[in-house]
Amino acid sequence: MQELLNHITAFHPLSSEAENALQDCFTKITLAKNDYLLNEGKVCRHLYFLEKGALRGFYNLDGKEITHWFGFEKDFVTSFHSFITGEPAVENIQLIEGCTLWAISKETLADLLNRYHDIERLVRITYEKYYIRLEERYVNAQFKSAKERYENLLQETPYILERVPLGFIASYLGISQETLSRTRSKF
Amino acid sequence: MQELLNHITAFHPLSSEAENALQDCFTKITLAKNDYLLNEGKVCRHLYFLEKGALRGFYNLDGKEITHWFGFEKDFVTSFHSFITGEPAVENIQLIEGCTLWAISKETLADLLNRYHDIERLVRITYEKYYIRLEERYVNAQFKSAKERYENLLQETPYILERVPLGFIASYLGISQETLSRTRSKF
DNA sequence: TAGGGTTTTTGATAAATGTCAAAAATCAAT
DNA sequence: ATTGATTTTTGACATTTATCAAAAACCCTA
Repeated sequence: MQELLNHITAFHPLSSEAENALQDCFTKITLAKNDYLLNEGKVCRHLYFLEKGALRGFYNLDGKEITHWFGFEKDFVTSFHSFITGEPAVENIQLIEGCTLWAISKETLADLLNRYHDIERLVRITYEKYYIRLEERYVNAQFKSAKERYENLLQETPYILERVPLGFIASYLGISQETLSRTRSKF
Repeated sequence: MQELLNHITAFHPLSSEAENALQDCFTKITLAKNDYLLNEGKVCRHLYFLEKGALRGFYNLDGKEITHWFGFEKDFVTSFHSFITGEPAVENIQLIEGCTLWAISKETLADLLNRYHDIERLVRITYEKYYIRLEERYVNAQFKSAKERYENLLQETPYILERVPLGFIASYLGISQETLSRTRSKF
């Protein structure tokens, strides 16, 4: 829990009341490798803070699993589309390693947001951060070659390569596993 | 201005004080086709609401202009990365049609956010909407073929095809103009 | 409506990436 | 260490998309 508070207050200070309220609202969850945090078709009613471990979001397309994001330490994770709209999730969230997570339900969060302008601000700022991070990934995906995307990954987030099977990374980069293997061998 | 207020209050009601304050903080701007709202290298200090017209965000890559987003009526536009971080913009924003815009500076917005929890919420919710919209575009960009991306555009946002030159659309879709032309002729 | 510029299309070819199948390497559990 | 399963690499070939050049179509504006 201290991890969560440290992480949060590092980029936006909270009043001590808000901080206390926040603490009371998160529930600790521990899950094992390969467990699912979310199955497609279900509505994702929680937001999670990932304290320790690694996981992935993926969906099924023509019988293949397409991993489109990873979560690591200090990430907030959820199926944002489902969480925000209340519609069934298109994606699955599955653990790549055993994880320690802190969960908060949408209702509980809404209540916190009502009570504390502080926390509303925190969430707004978090969305800003996540927005520009996604924007960067978007430009990467759309306008760079497979080789460039791999190089970028190597440069920006090399830890992904160390902790995640190649197959997941290939689909994360939007290329076939074979192409990734060949690209990689040229370094 | 009424457009802006209608748009905003349609997805989140505001107290009348907040609404009044908001009105006072936006400045009307009118620009002509081909004018620039932002040049790369400059810090983007404003957020704009696009009341009427169309524009595009693009950056230069190896002497080519890569259009990566469009703005139309009722969109909030800015160089989000620059606006949020305060760093110089990598992109340009140029008008595709003459536009009517409402501008608010980052400082003025910050002040509004401090004074009205309401408005902070509004912004938070707007980021949520924009986040999931971008997420959808991301999945499209990364995991679909040129043909599929074109079909998707045809389906979801056909008005783009009617108002924007083909060259801009091609780079928006991440494909060459020739491929777009060929894809299109097969319908 | 004629001319000049711009945008779009078409053709030929090259480069990048995908697909399928099999071999090689790695890993995990005995 | 050995076996069996999983993951990664390699090879041959097909497909998609890019690139370059030129022709055709489409505006503007006088």
